[in-house]
Amino acid sequence: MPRVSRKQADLNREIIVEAATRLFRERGLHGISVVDVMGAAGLTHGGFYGHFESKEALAREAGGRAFEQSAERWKARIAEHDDKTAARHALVDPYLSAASRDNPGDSCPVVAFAGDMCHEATDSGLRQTFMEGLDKLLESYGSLVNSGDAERDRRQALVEYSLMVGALTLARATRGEPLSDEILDAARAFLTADDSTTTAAIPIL
Amino acid sequence: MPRVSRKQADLNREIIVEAATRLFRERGLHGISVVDVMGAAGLTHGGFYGHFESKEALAREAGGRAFEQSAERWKARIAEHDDKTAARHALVDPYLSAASRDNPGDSCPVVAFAGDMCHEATDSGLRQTFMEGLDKLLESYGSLVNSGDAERDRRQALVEYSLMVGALTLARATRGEPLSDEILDAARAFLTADDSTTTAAIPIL
DNA sequence: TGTACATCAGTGAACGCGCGTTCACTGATGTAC
DNA sequence: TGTACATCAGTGAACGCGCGTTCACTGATGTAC
Repeated sequence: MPRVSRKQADLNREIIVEAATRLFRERGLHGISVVDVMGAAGLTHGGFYGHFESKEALAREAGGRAFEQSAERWKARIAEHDDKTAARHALVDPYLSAASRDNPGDSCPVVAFAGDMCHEATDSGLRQTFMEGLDKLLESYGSLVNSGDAERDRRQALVEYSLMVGALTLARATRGEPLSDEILDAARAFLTADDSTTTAAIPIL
Repeated sequence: MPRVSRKQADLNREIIVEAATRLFRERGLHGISVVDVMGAAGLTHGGFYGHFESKEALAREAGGRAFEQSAERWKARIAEHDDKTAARHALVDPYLSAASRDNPGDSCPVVAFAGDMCHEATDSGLRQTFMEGLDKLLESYGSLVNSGDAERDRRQALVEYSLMVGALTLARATRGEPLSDEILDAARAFLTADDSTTTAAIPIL
C-alpha cells in the first residue's frame, strides 16, 4: 500500500525518529539496524532513504532529540523546586534510580552514547551533537551548584556529573547483581547528602 | 610457511591474546574483527580457530587478562606507598591522566567494556569475567578508603570509583575539546584533595 | 644419529549471513482542467 | 464538483561488502624405527 498522504508521510518520519531515539539509546549506535528501526516504526526498510540521507543522519537527528528531551526534563525538574536540596533530589534521584538503569531507551543520552563517542572521529557530526548536548546538560546541572565561586562551582558540577554518569554506567553494566543497586544507592546518597542529615557538607573541592 | 614448532605455536597464541587485550580495549568488543586481531599478531585469519573456540572465547580470555593486569598494577602502585595520601595519588593521578585517556589499549578494562556490558546477556561469560574483574579492582581501591567504618568505606569506595570511571569515560568521549582536560583535572583534584591543602576533607557520606 | 612417515600450525579460498544502500515497481495521492 | 493524469511514499528484491567461521591444502615439525 504505497503512496500515503503527505501528512501521513511526515508523521511516519516522526515515528521513525522517535523509534530511533529510543532504540539507539537501548542498544547503542551500532547495535541497531535500519531494518530494526523501520520495523519498530511499522514500516519496511526500503522507504528509509526517502526520509534520511543515511543511517548516520538519522543517528544525528535521533541523538540530538534525545539530548533536547533530557535537557528539557532537567530544566523542568529543577524549576519545579525553589529549595536547592529539593531540586537536587528531583534531578538526582530519578537519574540514579532502578527505573533509569532498566530503561536506557528513555534515559540519559550521555551514558547511552559516551562509549560509542570514544571510537568516533573528532570531526564526526555525531560527536558534535554529543558535545552540544553534553554542554547543555552540564549547564543545567550547574544550577544545582551555586556557591558564588564560579570556578569552584564549575569543578564541582563536573565532578558530580561525572559521578552520575559513572554510577549509572556501572549500574547498567552490573545489572542483576547486588552491586548494581549498591552503586546507585551510594552515589544517590552522596549527591543528595546535605548538612542537616549527614556528618559532612556537600563536598567542596 | 605452515607448521611452525609447538613452541612457536604457543608463542603465537600468546601474541594473539596480547594483541586482542589491547585492541578490544581500544576499539570495543565489536569494533575489531578476527582478521584485525590476527593481522595485528602477524598472522592470517585462517589459523584463528586452531587457537580459540570462537571470537567470544578470545574476548573472554583477553578481557580477563586486561583485568588481571590492571589489578596487579593497582596493587603494586598502592603497595609502593606507606602514606595513604601518596598511595592515593599514585593510583588516581595516572588513572585520570591524559596518557590514560589517550591510550585506552593499555588502560582500564572497566571503562573500555562497561558500555558493551550493558548490552550483554546476564548469563554471558564475558559479563562474568567483567564482574569478577570489577570486584577485584573495587577491592583494591578499597584499601585507599579505610576509616574503620566498613559500611561507610564501602559506599565511599563505590562513589570514588564511579567518579573515576565516569570522568575517564567522559574525558575520552570529549577528547580534543577543552572540556576533556577540565573533567580529568576536576576529578583528579577532588579525589586527591586532603585536609592540608584544601578547605574541606575528603567528603564523608 | 639418520631415515621415512605421520602430524598438524598456518594459509587463503570459500561459506552463509546481516548489514547499509539502491532501485524498479505499485497504486493511492494530489493536481490540472 | 468530477475526471484524467502525473507524482511520489512505501514495497521488497537485489547490490556489494565485511563479518565469523569452515575447510582442503601445504610443508616443516615431531616421531618411530
